[in-house]
Amino acid sequence: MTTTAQPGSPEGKTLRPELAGAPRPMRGDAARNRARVLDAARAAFAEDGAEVQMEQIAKRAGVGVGTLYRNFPTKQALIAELADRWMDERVEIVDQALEMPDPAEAFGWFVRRTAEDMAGDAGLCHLFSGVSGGTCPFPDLLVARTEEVLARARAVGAIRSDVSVADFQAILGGLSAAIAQTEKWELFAEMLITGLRAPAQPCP
Amino acid sequence: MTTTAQPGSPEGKTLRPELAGAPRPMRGDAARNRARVLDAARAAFAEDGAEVQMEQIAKRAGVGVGTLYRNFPTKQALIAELADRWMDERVEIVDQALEMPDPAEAFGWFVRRTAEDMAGDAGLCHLFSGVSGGTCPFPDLLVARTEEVLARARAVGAIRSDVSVADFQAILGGLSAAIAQTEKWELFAEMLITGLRAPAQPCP
DNA sequence: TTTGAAGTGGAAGTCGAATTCCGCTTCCGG
DNA sequence: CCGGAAGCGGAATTCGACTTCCACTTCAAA
Repeated sequence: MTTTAQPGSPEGKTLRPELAGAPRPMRGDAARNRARVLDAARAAFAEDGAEVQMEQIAKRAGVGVGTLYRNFPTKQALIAELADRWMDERVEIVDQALEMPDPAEAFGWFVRRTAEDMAGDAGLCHLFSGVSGGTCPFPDLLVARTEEVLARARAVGAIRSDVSVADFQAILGGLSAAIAQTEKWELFAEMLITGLRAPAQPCP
Repeated sequence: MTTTAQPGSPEGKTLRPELAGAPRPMRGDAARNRARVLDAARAAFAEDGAEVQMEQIAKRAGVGVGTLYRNFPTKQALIAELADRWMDERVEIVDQALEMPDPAEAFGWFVRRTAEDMAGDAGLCHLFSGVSGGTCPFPDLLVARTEEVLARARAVGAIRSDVSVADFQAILGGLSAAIAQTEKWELFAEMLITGLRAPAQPCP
C-alpha cells in the first residue's frame, strides 16, 4: 500500500536492531493529524495550485507547522506523497478504461475523464503540466497501463499510429495547462480526441 | 514604438519643465548596455524558462546587477519589456497569416508557425502557458487580429464554430506546455489543427 | 584637457517562505 | 492515577531570491 507511509521511526534509527520487532505503531492522535494534514494539503493544492505556503496548509489542517514537518521532512516530500496518491488514482482510472470492451470508446472515456478530473483540481493540473516542474515522473505501472489503452485504440484505428505514450503524456500536460486557463474541459477533450484520430481519410 | 522605451529620465523628474525640451538622449555606452541586457535576458529566458535569476542575466550580459536595475526597476519590468517585444512579433505573424488568401491555409500556417516558434524558445512558452502565471494579458491588438484569423477560418468551415478567441488562446497555452515537455511541435500542431476542424461530417 | 553628470559593479540589505527548535501538552501502558 | 515517551504549536532561524546603495569609472560637451 503506497498511500500510508506510516513513519513510526522515520529512518532506521533503532539502535540494537536485534531487539527491533515491530516499530511500535504511531500514536492514535498523531495518525489522525497526519491524515488531516494530507487532506488539507490536497485541498489546498487543488484550490490554489502548487504555490500554497506550508503555513496555509497547517492552518487549514488545524495544526502548527511543526506537525507538518514532523510528518514530512520537506515541502517536496509532502508534495511527493500527494503525487503518489494521485498516481494511484490515475492507475485506477486507466484500469477502468481497460475494462471497457470497445477500445475507441475506452480511449475517449479516459481522455474525457482525465480532463474532467483536471478541471476540478489545480493540484492535479500541476502534476501533469509540471512533470517539467520536476515534481515527479510518472510511475512505470501507470505508463504501462496507459500504453495498453493506446495500443488497443491504435489497433482499431481510433488514433494515429505515430503517437507514443511519451507524446500522449506531453499532450495531457498540454491539456492540463489549457484547462488551467479556461475550464472548458469538454471542448478541449473533444478537440484532443478528434485531433488524435488517424489522419482524416479524404472521403473516398 | 513599443520596443525601445528609452528611459532618459525614468520619471518626469526635470524641474522647471518649461525648459524641458528633449530629455537628453541616453549615453552611448548605456544604450549599448541596455541592448545587451535585453538580448541576454531573452536568451536566458529562452534557454532556462522564467526562473532564471537576475544575476544570471547580468553575468550573461557582462554587466553587474546594478546595471540591470538602472534600466529596469524590477524583474517584472524586464519580463514585461520582453513580453512586449514578443507580442509585437506575434502580431507580425498574425498579420502574415491575414495576408494569405486561403483562410484555412492561413489558420494552419499560423498554428504551425506558432508551435515552431515555441519549440525554439522556452521564454515564449512561458509567456503563453503563463498567462495564468500572471505575466501579462495579450494586448488587444493581438487579440483582435487573432480573432480575424479565426473568423475567416470559421467562415470557410475550417474550424468549429464554438471556439472563441479566449478558448483558442488557452489552447495555445496548452500547446506551449506540451511542447515544453517534448519538442514534437509538428505532431502537436497537426493534432490541434485537426482537432479544431468542424466536427467530422460523416462522409456524405 | 577638464569637468561633472551619467553610468557602473557588486557588496550589503531586505523580505518572504521554508525549516528548525524547544518548552509545554497529550496519550497510554502499568 | 502516574511517568515519561511521543507529539504539538508557533516563535525564531535560515536561506535564497530580489533590490538598494554608493564609491568609483567613463563619457562627452565646452
